Amino acid sequence: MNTIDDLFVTSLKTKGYSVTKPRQIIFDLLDNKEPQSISELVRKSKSQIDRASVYRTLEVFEETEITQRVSNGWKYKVELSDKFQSHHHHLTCRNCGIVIPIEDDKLEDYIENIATGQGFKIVSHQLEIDGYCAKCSTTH
Amino acid sequence: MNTIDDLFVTSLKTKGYSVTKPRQIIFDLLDNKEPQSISELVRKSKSQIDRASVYRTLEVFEETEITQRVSNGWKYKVELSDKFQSHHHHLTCRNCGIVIPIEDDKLEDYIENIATGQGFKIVSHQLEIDGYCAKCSTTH
DNA sequence: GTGAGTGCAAAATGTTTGCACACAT
DNA sequence: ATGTGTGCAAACATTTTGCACTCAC
Repeated sequence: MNTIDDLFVTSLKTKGYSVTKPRQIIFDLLDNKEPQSISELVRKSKSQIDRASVYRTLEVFEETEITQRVSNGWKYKVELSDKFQSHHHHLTCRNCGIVIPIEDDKLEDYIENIATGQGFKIVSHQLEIDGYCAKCSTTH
Repeated sequence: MNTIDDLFVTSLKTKGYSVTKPRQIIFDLLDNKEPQSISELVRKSKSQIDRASVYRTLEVFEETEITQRVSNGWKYKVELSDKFQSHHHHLTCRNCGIVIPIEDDKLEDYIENIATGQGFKIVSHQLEIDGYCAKCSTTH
């Protein structure tokens, strides 16, 4: 068992949840992938998992901080949390939908400083940017 | 007619939309208020406007950049766009719920630069921070 | 063995669409 | 006058819930 799976199992167990087949399947669908919508996950697991269980699984994943939600236009998507991949934000193209992850330590520090300057202690933050990617911006 | 209403009318007309009663009502519901969910707007206007028209109105408002969407926890809400109030982000306290607006030009520039560095053209961006405010952070 | 987790079916909620009528320009 | 915008009703999509059965521990 590698570190990632280990972390997955530990995250569930320390909060008293069991490791089940549906939970593993959903986790695998999310591992190393772009943020996905719930309906995408429902569709991909349709033959193996009931819709309701997908919703219930994601609820558990959020509580155990296995996943986090990401804004995407009017909807949101789900991805593995910062425990499983390094902290980042996204640029989303309004035209072709491509998602470009961005990682920038200086930005993180800057955000942190703004908050501490107000005596505010950050638990989490989310930055979502949308517009047009290099390819699509020529036509918009 | 004051400047705000003027801007509202102009925003619609320049894109070829008419100013109608339902659109004015929804606009008034949003003016000078905290971000609201669609269902709140539907409920508040129930006696005067059909659900479908609320959705259609918000679609038009978005296209004409009268409103913008704000993620609020895991849901979305609608507020008047930066044309009607100065661009800002929020620090939200998980304990007492206080919302501290933040405005920081250097931050905005920094975000802009990250995007342009990737050839990305920003249409909008959203930064939501949550944690504990100065008062509440002593107890957490 | 036992309680947590699941599938299934149905309900509740949220969003979109077609169409005939009403209203803004 | 005319074409956009609206209400209404129905379709469609998404999310939640109750219940009996199953599986992880």
